[in-house]
Amino acid sequence: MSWPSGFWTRHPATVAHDLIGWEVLVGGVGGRIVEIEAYHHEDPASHTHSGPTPRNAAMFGPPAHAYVYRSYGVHWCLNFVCGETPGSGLLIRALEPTHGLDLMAERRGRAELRGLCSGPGKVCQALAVTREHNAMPLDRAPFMVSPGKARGVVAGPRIGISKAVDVPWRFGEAGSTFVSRPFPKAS
DNA sequence: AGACTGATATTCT
DNA sequence: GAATATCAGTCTA
Repeated sequence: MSWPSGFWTRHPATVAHDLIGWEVLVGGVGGRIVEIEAYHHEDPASHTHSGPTPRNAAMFGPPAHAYVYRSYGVHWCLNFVCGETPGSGLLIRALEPTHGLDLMAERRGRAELRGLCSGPGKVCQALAVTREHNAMPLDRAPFMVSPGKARGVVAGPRIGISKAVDVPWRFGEAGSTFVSRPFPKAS
């Protein structure tokens, strides 16, 4: 597998936009990216805004690696490290399930496709992503990240934050029914 | 459908 | 002690 040269070393919002429609597999299980959020080092809403900590250390490591953290003490959330400078990354918020549907349904405890990966915590539960995956490279097993195509890309404000709420760095595939929440209607 | 609540790691004040 | 890049359950209507 190979990525376009310099793909990950650009502004996180640009990378997030381009990743919509790509395929993400962990241990052969996963689907197409239909929703992503970008977090920049100098963005007040980012975990990295106040510098490195034990938790966010992976975000200051090399691009094209994973950053996995515990959310609300309960869920895992999967991020891709990217950017021109250290400390930026992308939160994988939703997938359209394509591979390992039975396994995902079993891990999630429910079978409806629409609810399998429609949220960052759900994605990690369905793909069995945990702390063990933190700081792992995305170009080697168990990860597989391969280019794909989106029908169209829409953007909107990010979800669940209280700072920089108007920065439109949430990206999704136009018309997808697998997103965690609908995007603001265009026009 | 919408509002509220519990779970509870990590960071910041 | 308070807030948080969340989710599922349960209640009210």
